[in-house]
Amino acid sequence: MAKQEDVFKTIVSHAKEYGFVFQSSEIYDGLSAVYDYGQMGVELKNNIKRYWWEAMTMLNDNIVGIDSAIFMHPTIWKASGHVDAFNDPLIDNRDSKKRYRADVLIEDEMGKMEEKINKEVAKAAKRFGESFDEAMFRQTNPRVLDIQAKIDQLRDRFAKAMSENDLEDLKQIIIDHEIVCPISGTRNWTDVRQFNLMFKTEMGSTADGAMDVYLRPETAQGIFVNYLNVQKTGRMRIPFGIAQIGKAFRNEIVARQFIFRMREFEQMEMQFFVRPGEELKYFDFWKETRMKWHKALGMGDEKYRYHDHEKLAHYANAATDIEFKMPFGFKEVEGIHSRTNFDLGQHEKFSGKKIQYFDPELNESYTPYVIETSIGVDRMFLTVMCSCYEEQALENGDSRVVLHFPAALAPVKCAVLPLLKKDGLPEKAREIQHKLRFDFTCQYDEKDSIGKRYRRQDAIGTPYCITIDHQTLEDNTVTLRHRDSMEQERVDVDTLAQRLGQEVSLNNLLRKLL
RNA sequence: GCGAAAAUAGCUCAGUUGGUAGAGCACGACCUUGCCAAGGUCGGGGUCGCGGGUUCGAGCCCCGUUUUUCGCUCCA
Repeated sequence: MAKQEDVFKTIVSHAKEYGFVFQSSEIYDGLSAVYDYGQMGVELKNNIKRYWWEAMTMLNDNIVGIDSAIFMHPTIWKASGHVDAFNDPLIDNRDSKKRYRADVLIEDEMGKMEEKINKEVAKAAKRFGESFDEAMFRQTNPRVLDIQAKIDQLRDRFAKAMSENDLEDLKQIIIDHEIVCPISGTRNWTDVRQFNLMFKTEMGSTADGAMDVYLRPETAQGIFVNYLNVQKTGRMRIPFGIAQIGKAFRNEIVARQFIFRMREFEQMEMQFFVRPGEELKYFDFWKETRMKWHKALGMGDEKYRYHDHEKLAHYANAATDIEFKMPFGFKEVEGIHSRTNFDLGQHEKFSGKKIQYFDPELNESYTPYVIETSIGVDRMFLTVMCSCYEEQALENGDSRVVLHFPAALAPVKCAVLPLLKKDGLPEKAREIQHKLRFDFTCQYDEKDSIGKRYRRQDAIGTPYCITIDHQTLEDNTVTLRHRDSMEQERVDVDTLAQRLGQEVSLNNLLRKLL
């Protein structure tokens, strides 16, 4: 395991060294859990997105794409449950290092105080032969009355602090009532903090009373609120899907493991709308279809597995993850959820608009059920980096670092290299490069020895190197060097573009999906 | 968020009891070579993460802070 973590570190520094991923704001000491994609990274990421987008929208008659805004009406997040679900005041005990919900601690304390009263009252009831309620009603024991007064006071203060979101007073309550950690038994508390997973900002001039808006924590809601628009204008018939790629933002308490968990990240989501009762059939269909998409990349079938959820979210009636074997263990890359009609139903309720589909075959209207496939672009990027990275020992005792990207995903498809920096070879190489650049991302390099240049291309995963030598000037052929095998072959310049086109085309991947 | 460790050139690191900031690789120019990280000459590049403090003097000692890593914790 320690060894695998070293591998991960090596991959992270390789990613930086060759312009795949940089830390955000690095010259200002960086910004925690935010990363930028560099000149190589953006190409790889775009290719991953294109593979997904075309697999969804081009290979399926009944899936169309949209691109919704990051800002949305704040009520959407009330409807989706995001506002309420993540508003808990949290407090840590420094000794036990356990985290608690501050409101729960205080409620427990009130419960304990009530128990004390109940004990006293029960004792009195027994002594006077009364029922518990009678004893409670007639209670004059000053000790009991004192506790009761304290409870009432605490309840008021607690309710006020909660409604006013007064985190300082919540902590003060815990201090005043000498509430201890159930584990360590100490009162060594941190401040109370509120963790709302959503980033909040203001829209409009503050003078006019600005509206609180959130950066979306998922792209899904942008699809749900556009369901009617797309269904009507696209004359979509159920079952059909809407796909979207876009940024989402979550204010994670702990964000780590490089680009695996970031505060700003990108999702590729497809919501598939189906007839009620048919959702599990389509859940199984998409579970299988999505796994096929991953495996078509040829990075090793054994690196993938399903993880079925046993505990389901409030909106789901089936859920599974596709996990990928990262150097730090199997991790979720994609989630497939049967979301029922929860989201559309909530938006009907909160917007007051009818979000229904008239099914001509059934001759009835219903709120469609939804199967969601949701994949993290950045996590997908990481799986590709991790599974393609190899430090390879060569026969001659040397070693090289190769990124074995599927050719269609490679940031640079080919490098054009004059064997010598003289005798007209650079000019001929430029000529060839200018022809290829219309169809392929293409690098030109004449610096250093040819071997060194091959290694440089290996390190960024370029599948093909084209070397121009003296023979090229005579018979118009070049050396085509293959990244993985390091083998070379002689190819006519006129057939080069066609040949490369076959090898690096995204269609090679897409065809495997049908 | 808690705890621990780390931060010196693009990268990997050295830097003595506190006394003028270094190496290898990489990078740039030129020469030489010519199909898998060759050689030579010259050159550019560092307010030692940042802010305080102690000291005649701090890369080194002390405090704070930021970032990263690891372990907890958290993760519709």
